[in-house]
Amino acid sequence: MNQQSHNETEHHHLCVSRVPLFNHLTNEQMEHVVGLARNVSHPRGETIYHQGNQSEGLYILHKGRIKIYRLSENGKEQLVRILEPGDFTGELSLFDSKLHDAYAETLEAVEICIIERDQMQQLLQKHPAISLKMLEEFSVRLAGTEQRAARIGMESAETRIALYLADLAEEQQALLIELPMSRKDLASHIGTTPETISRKLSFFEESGWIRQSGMKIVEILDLDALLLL
Amino acid sequence: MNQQSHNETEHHHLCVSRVPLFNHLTNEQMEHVVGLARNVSHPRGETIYHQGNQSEGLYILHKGRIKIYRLSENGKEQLVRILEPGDFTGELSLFDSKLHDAYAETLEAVEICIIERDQMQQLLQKHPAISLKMLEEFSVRLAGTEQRAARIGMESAETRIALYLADLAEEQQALLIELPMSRKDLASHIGTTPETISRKLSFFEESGWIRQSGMKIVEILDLDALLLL
DNA sequence: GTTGAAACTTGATTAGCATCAAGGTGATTC
DNA sequence: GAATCACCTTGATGCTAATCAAGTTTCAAC
Repeated sequence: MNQQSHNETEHHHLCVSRVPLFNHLTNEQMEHVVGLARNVSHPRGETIYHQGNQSEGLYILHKGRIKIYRLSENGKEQLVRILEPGDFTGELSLFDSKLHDAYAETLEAVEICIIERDQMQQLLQKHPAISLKMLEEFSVRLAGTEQRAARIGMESAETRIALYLADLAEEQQALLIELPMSRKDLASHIGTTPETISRKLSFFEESGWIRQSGMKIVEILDLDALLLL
Repeated sequence: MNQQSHNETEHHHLCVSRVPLFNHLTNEQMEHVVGLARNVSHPRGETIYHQGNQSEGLYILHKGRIKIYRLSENGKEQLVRILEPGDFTGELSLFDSKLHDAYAETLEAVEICIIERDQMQQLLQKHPAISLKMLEEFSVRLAGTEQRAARIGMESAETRIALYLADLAEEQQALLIELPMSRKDLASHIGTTPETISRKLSFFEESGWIRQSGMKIVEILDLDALLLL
């Protein structure tokens, strides 16, 4: 499964030079980090780690996309987030339990680097700037997750879907947006079902607030209407 | 509102020496941190900061309890967490937007210390150990929030309440547990209403799985039954 | 202690949405 | 390019839990 590719050394560099966590370091420091990283590729649709697994360390993505999801007590899947190139994961088990608290599955063929727990801990000790970057990343993620929890708990499915579209528009700085995931994944992310997403999007379209093209493209025609649901 | 009490210098020490974030420092280092902290007290039922406010820095609680809550888009309140002595808050605005993304309201008379944003940033630069502690705290909190979001989205209200009781039992290492908040706050925390909490707890009691004494005390009689909802 | 205001409980009603089911569309694989 | 599979849409039904309302208990302040 894990196709090690130690021959392609240049890939190691991408994991460091392209990634916000490290790209502020001096060349010398980057070289050191590069030396610690182990390169791994995975084909599409593969599970990189399982909930409950021992963590291998910090996973840094530099090509492809990965979805992180949890299994709830009764076995239902919830999508936590999607990693884009430059993002990292596995951080919780760096500090906390050593055990992964979620699943990571590739959405496309991916290339990642892994830095082992102990070595990452040393890096954080030596380079406070890395810690600060990571704290920043955590604080953004925490704020986002808290907001998501609040929305799932307090808003109707309809409103959640509308707000999700609005968020995407803001993120992509456009009114013609591309949904980054399937209905199924989106449903599990915002706490509803694929059927409800389908219906509500149809309803938004009938109301003249959006226009759907294909399955992933949505054009927002009346953002205000969506926001006052 | 902010009753400054610069005369009670000994309180500053408690904010540092008692708090996990700092209690691993040498005496000398602690003295330095103490010098940066500003002491503030608030009576019960007061709002320490508002969503959207400029952040004053990091707030460290050393006496009393504080609830952190958000207001969702349509104005409903969701309780994010409750701070106990030794906990800190305001950290998101340290790194992210400088603006608070939640409200902080005292549940009892509290005493807190505030360390300003810039000085806290310097501390984190100088003492990687503090950063690591904070990263650890963040990772625990992030995992907890993700789990909460997943539960609210995927489990029934009944299951959520049962799981909450189980979590409390684990946390308090006892089957005779004390609910740390009102029905209203609990409801907003787990994404339901006070009425539903009332009904479900009654149902659990009728089923012989718990026993309620007063409004805050719950004795768990059959944990397994609760967990297989 | 008394009083007033929250907080809580219980009941009746209803709306929103999950679920189940079946048919259609699109995409990946050989 | 055909076949297969997963994904998506639309419909019918039922249930969970929100809402509204009225009565009760608890708590806090004076």
